[in-house]
Amino acid sequence: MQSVSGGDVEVASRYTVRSVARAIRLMEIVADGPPDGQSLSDLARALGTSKSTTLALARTLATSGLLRDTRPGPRYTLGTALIRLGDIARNQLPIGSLCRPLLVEMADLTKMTARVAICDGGFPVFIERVDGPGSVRFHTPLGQREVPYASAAGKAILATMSEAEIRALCGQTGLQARTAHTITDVDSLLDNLALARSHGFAVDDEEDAEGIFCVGATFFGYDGSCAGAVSVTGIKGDLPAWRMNELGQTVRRYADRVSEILGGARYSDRAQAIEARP
Amino acid sequence: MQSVSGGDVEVASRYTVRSVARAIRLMEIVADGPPDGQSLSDLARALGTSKSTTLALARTLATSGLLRDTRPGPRYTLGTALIRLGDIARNQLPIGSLCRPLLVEMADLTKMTARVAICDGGFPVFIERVDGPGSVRFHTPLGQREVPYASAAGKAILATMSEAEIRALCGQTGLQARTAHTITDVDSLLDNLALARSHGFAVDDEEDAEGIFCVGATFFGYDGSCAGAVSVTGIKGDLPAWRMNELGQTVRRYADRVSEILGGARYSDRAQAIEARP
DNA sequence: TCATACGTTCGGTACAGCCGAACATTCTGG
DNA sequence: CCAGAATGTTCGGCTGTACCGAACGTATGA
Repeated sequence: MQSVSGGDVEVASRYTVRSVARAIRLMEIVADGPPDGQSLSDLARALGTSKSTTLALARTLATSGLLRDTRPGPRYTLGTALIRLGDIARNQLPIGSLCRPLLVEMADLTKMTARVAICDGGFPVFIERVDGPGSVRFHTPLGQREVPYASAAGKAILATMSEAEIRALCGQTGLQARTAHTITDVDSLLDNLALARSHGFAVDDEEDAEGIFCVGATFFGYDGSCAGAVSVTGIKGDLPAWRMNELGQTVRRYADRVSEILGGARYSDRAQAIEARP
Repeated sequence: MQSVSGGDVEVASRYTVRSVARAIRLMEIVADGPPDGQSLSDLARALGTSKSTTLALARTLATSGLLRDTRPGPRYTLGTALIRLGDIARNQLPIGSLCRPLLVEMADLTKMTARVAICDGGFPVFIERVDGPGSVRFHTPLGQREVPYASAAGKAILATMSEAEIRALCGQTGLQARTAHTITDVDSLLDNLALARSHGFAVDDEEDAEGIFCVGATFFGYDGSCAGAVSVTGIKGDLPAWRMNELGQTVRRYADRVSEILGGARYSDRAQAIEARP
């Protein structure tokens, strides 16, 4: 039962259901595959099961609309039921529904793509995106754990953590270079984060993708913990450097408004505690 | 194997996988439940399975991020993996990714909420939504089959069909009154659709929700069939009546641009064929 | 304090899921 | 136009797993 990717695939603990796990893997395979779909045989190969089994799984998913049988044509793509579930999932995350109006405002004001991420164990997971006018040139997937060290939202979140926590997290993930500008050295990253702390916002200066920059700022939940971050994304050349600070303040202000809605403290009130970190 | 809701639940054809079908139902139950989640016992009751079985299913879904275990608290909500899958699903629908820039433009220009629906057997399924500035006051779910007769997108789609087809579809669904303005009589609906045909766009005048109006127009695929519709949604009082026609033309124009992108004919070129319907 | 709810673990068994083989069906290239 | 390969589909039968119920541990409220 080996897999191409050599992962931990098929970890059949007693307390999980194998066929369901397989069905989920099937959806992931379809999701990661080409946008125009894959044939049943392809799926069977990728999943490592017989065609008949794969067919049964795919059929079951398709009758609920989770998969879409685009016949004729390559075959299976993700179905519209997932659009529904994803939409509801975003509304079930309290932050998602609360933030949308603010994101719209922010995207409109800055003419950039505005996003919110929640903090998932130190990793940013973007859960909502609002494109600004003319700014739909990015590939900004939702719902994925992103790397913390190479995005504005991620670095804003990191900046609220202690040095020890930051080192631990970076130890886990490593600091992969994604562009020539990515910070790949922990000490440089810590310096960068100190700067972010003092400014109240973090900047990703082409560190995740060439030619793209982001500005992000954190917000806090009612319990005082870092709940997530808002950020805007744009093309480097579109913004003169001297406006960067102004943009940062804007993003900072929106993050504070999110904090207020969540019942958390504004950044400036938390600044002392955060600055005082070792 | 009876179920509380007495539906067609558990239609165990030989060629589908029972546990997977149950897991999907479980997600639907969580989706339709309260936004702050449900307990395991609740889910077991709703699903009609034992707690241990339900736990195994929920665990399997949770380890993949499809469900989220919000402990402490009521318990299960939909997970962020569904946000990811939903996002990818929208991109795998060719129309979704193609339309987003146009929707952003349309929302920005009209200051209203812009949406695209694909045509799924005569029913509109909204797959993308872009809120305009200040227009985030609506509850506009994505990914669901909506009723065709009480929405602008739905009526725009209906308007491309023959009288016989329309009557058949309305026979299936019936014409439920959703507000005092809903058209509940087939002949009135046909008159209304004739009007829409001649204008090139359809209007929902508080027929789906009190105080809300929509304007929608269809676009066509490369094969000449109706592929879906774009629409904008706003508050009735915000728009003076005399600007309705102008707004309709705007929406019509955007729909034509979608047609062009899809390689389909513009509405005006299809008008003859559509007008000539019995 | 007890009582009731909840979540979790575990054994045993019926049956559902799985595979492989065999059958249609469509595609490919000679 | 036909051979050959690849695809999607059906079916029989064995295996093993998904399921239930019972028992346990734990939180909540009277």
